[in-house]
Amino acid sequence: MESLGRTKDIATQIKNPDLVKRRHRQIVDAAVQLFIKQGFHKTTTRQIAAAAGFSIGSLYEYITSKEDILYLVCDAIHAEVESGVSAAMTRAAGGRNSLAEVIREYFLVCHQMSDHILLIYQETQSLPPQWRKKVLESEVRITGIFVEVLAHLVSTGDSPYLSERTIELLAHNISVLGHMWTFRRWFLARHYSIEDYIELQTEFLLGLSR
Amino acid sequence: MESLGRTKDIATQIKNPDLVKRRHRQIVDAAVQLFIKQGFHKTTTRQIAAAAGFSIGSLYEYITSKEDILYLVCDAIHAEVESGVSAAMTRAAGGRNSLAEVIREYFLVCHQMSDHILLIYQETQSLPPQWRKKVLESEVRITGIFVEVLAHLVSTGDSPYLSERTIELLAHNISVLGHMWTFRRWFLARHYSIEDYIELQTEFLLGLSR
DNA sequence: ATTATCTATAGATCTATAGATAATGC
DNA sequence: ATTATCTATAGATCTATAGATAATGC
Repeated sequence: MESLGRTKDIATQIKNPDLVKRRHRQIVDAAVQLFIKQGFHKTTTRQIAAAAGFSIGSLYEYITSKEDILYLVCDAIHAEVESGVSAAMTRAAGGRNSLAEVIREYFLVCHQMSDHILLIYQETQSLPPQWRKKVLESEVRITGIFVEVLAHLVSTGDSPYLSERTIELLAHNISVLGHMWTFRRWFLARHYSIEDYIELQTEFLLGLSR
Repeated sequence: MESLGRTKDIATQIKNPDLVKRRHRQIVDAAVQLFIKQGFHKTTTRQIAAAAGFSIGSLYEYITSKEDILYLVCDAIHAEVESGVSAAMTRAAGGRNSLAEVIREYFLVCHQMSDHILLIYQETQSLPPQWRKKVLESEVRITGIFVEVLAHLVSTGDSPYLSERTIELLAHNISVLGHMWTFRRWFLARHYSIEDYIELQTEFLLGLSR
């Protein structure tokens, strides 16, 4: 996973902003792996510092609490999902099959980032309120992309009329059925390949919109 | 929430099985509240003992590790969901609308047990492997109820033919869209009441099966 | 005698910081 | 001089158990 950490709002003692950005990226890259393997609470700040390649003292120059690290990690994961889906959307924009294409790309992103998405489901509640809020907003922003695609289809007549609330809910369903592959994969992968899964769920999701 | 703890497999020093059952129930009832409020890791065994009404020493006569408590809690939650859905199924059995009825009852159970279901999503990975496996099996068992309902509809001709794998996936979708109400409620409840949600999702889920 | 419960604490961490040291730029 | 990094540790927990005490039944 490429780390697209949009370093922001995290208090630090260090003056050089580029250095902060670089170190934050190191912290995220180290912490993601450890959190996936051990969970947030069982991972120690020392382990993170060691994996990132500097001392515990230095670590605390770039963050003020362990929860800061969790926020950096969640934010980086959402940034990557969002950029993947946005790219897919501009590529697919317009075509009659754009919905199916966007779903496909999104599900593939979920497939590749299974562990990361699972981590967000598990640890979001460990964030302090103000950051939990930001992480949940990212979730809404990603869902918003699907709202746009659906609204466009309806406006061009490529899909029959759907009310705003139906579109909204459908967009949430797309989001969550992508996530479902990550948190039920231990079961689903016994019966379906990711390609099977995409095909069946697309059929299902397109039921209402055509 | 009534605690239907099916006390089992937890090693204990105490001889009297009824006492063990009663104490386990006390432990579960105390721990559920604390875990929901603070999360598993931030809750201490002392808090659980105090809330259950006995000492930390006694607590450890009835369990061998803190993870035992988490397992008892997850198991009790699944037992309650399962019994709710089973009841709904026998009640609705047969009728042409049985699927809609079962979905409705299930979604209402999810609505009532939002916090509990959320807890399972967050903490299942904190369980030792053998118990995580049991908790995941409960998830499959609950999904299996929906498989039965769907298979029955197809067999009586009340629904057009659906392949076994389509039925299986549909059943998972029902499970997860119920859960979605719990983990996106912070957003969804702004736009939809639980009744709106049930109505729209039922329409959506019945798309393929009629 | 046996079973259940309690108090007190061993032993093991873990986060976060203070203060010392090294590196960089004027 | 200023900025970045490191070592060492304060201070605060937390799980799990050992050993003492109370309650129950023969």
